[in-house]
Amino acid sequence: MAIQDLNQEVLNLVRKHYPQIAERTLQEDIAQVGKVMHFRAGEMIMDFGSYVKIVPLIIKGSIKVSREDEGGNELFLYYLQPGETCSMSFTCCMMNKKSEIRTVAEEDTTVIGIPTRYMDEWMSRYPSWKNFVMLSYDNRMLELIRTIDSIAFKKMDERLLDYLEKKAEANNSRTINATHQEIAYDLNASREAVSRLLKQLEKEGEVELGRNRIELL
Amino acid sequence: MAIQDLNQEVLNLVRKHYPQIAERTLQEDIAQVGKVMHFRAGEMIMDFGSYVKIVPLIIKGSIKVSREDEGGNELFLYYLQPGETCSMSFTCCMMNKKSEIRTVAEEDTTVIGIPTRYMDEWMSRYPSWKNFVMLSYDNRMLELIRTIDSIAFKKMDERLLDYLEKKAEANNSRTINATHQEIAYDLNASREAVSRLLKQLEKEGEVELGRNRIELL
DNA sequence: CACCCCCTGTGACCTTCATCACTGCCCCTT
DNA sequence: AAGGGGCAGTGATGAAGGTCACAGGGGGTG
Repeated sequence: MAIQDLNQEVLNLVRKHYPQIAERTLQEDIAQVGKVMHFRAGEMIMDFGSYVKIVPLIIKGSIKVSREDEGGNELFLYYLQPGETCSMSFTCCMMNKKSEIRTVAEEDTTVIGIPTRYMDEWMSRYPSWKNFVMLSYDNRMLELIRTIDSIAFKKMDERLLDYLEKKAEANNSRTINATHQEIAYDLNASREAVSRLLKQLEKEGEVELGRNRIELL
Repeated sequence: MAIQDLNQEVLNLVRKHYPQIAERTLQEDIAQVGKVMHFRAGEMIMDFGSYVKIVPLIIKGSIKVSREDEGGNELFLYYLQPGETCSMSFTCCMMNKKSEIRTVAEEDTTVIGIPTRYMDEWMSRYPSWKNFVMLSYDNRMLELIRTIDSIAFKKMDERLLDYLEKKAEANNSRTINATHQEIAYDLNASREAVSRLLKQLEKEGEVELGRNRIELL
């Protein structure tokens, strides 16, 4: 595929999925330096502790963002969807810091990867890029606060239901394919607790359970 | 006090406490529109659900930032110290949204209040303002993630110690003046649990307890 | 001084959830 | 068809921490 074709592809994707990126010259800059990248469902995009080299503009699919502490405890934070980007990338790259989070493709996912060195310049030059970045930060902060609410104030049954709803939304399907153990990791809970709570939800008619499968009703 | 004197006061404060705000014209802009504001220890600066009208540059003292959910559950998030600002303000104001947090003066506190309408323009015009804002966001995100770590992965005794350390730092004193009930609110715990854990810490020689007073050893 | 309010200490009990141990079953492989 | 590995269900037990009840003490106020 020739360079011009690739540029045109990126240009079209940006125009279609990021209408808020308004300046034509910015769109063209993105088409110049952005690369279309594909990740398979389950593929790790960036691990905790690694250095950030690109900022992803998500085009298709969804990305799961998790936190892991030194002891190996894991906790799901939020999903990134098409039209969104990873705020953690911005200053991670601006300051050349290690990532504090882990990102994994939830479905087969397509992103436009932008080398981090352009971020700063575009912030000053393009108002719509500045707004985009600021809005991203704000949305992520809000999402983190919602996560805190959930952990601090809610009990496991409610957290589990919230989690299932979000996962269903991220996968565009009321059927969730996951083992109880995987869910337990994401909620930082025990597998047995998740099993029991799911059973309870099934009795209440909220879900239907199968092997590797949860149906939201 | 004449206008010129006030401007000069703000100018001096900015230069002294915010060396990273480098552009002389930006310093002067801040001096033009910024107002020195004082808050007494314990005074509420902004409540949950109110609209944000100013962005505060903290000069002296410290500000406690908390979250409260619909049910009235409360949770301490972090302290803002001199040289810092409230990231939540930026887009709250840019989008005219209600505040998601509550801020209370921890000590007697002085800030420079900047009307929110200047934020956006300065972001584009002054690189050091843009960097300042981005760094603030990044620091706050990190602080929120640390808070999540704490709630999700740690037990109450460790959270309590962390809390006491932060409170001591915010007050520049190893002696903390607070009731067990107040601490319990901040940790979203019960007063009895806090009392028992403090007693335990006293037995271990970590603290010394008095009425309305905790001495960190 | 006497009173009273607020703060602290402590026991008893309960809920939530982690942990351990084991069973059974689905489904894949050989 | 037989075996086996991964997944789900379930009981027993215990730790952390919430809730309730109440006792005691310090310090300010009338």
